[in-house]
Amino acid sequence: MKLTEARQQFISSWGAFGTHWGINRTMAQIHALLLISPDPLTQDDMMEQLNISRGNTNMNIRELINWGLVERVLLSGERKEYFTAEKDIWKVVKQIIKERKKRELEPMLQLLDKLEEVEGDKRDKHVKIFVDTVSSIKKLGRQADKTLDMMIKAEESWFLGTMMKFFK
Amino acid sequence: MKLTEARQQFISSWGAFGTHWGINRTMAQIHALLLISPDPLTQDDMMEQLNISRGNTNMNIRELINWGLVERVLLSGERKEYFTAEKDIWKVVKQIIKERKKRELEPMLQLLDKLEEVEGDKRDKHVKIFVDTVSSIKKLGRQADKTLDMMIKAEESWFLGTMMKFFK
DNA sequence: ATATACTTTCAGTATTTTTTGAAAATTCGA
DNA sequence: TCGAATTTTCAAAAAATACTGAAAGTATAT
Repeated sequence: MKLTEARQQFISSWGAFGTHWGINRTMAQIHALLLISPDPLTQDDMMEQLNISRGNTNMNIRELINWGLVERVLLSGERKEYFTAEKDIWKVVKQIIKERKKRELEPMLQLLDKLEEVEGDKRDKHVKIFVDTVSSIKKLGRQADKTLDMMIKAEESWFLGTMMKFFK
Repeated sequence: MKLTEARQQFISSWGAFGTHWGINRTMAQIHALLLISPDPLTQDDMMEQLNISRGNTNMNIRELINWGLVERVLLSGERKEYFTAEKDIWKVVKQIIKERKKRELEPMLQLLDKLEEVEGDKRDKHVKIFVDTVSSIKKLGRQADKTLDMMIKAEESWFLGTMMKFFK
C-alpha cells in the first residue's frame, strides 16, 4: 500500500473510531492528521488535507487544545500559527483518561453520592434495589477512579512491564 | 430526596452519560430503568415510564439484548414478554468491555497491522512518522487487549482486592 | 496610522441520528 | 383455523449535531 492511501485510511478510521466514543469525526481526524505529520501544520494545511471549512477547522483545533492533545507552536519568522500533537501515545492516552475522568467520572460519582441518600424504607423493594444499585455503581466507580489516577501517574515502561508480569 | 425524583435523575443522567460514550440516550435509559426495577418489565411498562414510542422501545431492547445486557424472561401464565437486566455491576462492566473490545479494539488492531506494512523508505520522514505512530498505537492496543482479557476473566473480589494492594 | 495577513465567531444550512406510529408479521389460546 | 394479543419493521418526521462561509475581530509590519 502506498503512503498516501495508508494515511487516508488511518485518518478516516480514526475518525470513525472517534464517533463510537462520543468524539466528533472532524476532531478525531485532525488529531490523526497531526499524529502522522512530521512537522507542525497550519489551519490551511488541515483545511486542504481534510477538505473542511475554516470555521470547522478552527473550532476543532481549539477543542483539541482544550483536551490538551494539541498545542500551538510559533515558528520563528512566521506570521502564521502552527499546530502540533503530542506524539507519545502513552501520554496521549493518559491525557484522555485524565480529561474524561474529570469531565465524566467525577461528576457521576458526586451525583451517586446524592442519590444514595434517597428517603424511604429499605424494606420497600423499590427503595432497596435503587440504593443497592447506586451503591454498587459508586463502589466500582471509586475503584476505577483510583486505578485511573495511578495510571495517569505511571510511566509507560513501569505500567506495561508490571502489568505484563502481573497478568502473566 | 424522594424515590420518584431520585429514580428520574438516575435515569436521565445515565442517558446523558451514555451519549458521551457513543450510546444512544434511550438505550442507556432503558438500561438504567431495568437496573433499578426489582421485577421484570414489559415493553409497555418502559414506554410508559420513559415516555417513548413502541418502535423505539422495541429497537433499543433488542440492541440491549445484542449487547448481552438485558434478557427476555418468560413469566408463567403470561402472554407478554418481560425483560430484566443483569444487576451485578461488575458483570455488566465486563460484558461491555467484552463487546467493545470485539467490536472496536480488535478491528482497529487488524487495520493497524495492514497499515504498518506501508511501502516506502523509512528515511523519508513522512514514512517514518507514519510507521512509528501506527506501531506505537498497535503496541499499546495489544497490551490493552491482553489486560482487558484478564479483566473479563477475573472475579470482582480478586480484581478489586489485588488491584487495591497493587496500587496501594 | 494603515494595510495586510491571519484568526475567530456564529447564524444559517446540511447532515446524521433518533424517534414515531401505523402496518405487517407473529404468536398463541380457544 | 380463526382472531385477538403482542411484537417487529421501516418509511417518514423530528431532533440533535456538525459544518460552512462570510463578516467581524486581532495582530503585525511598514
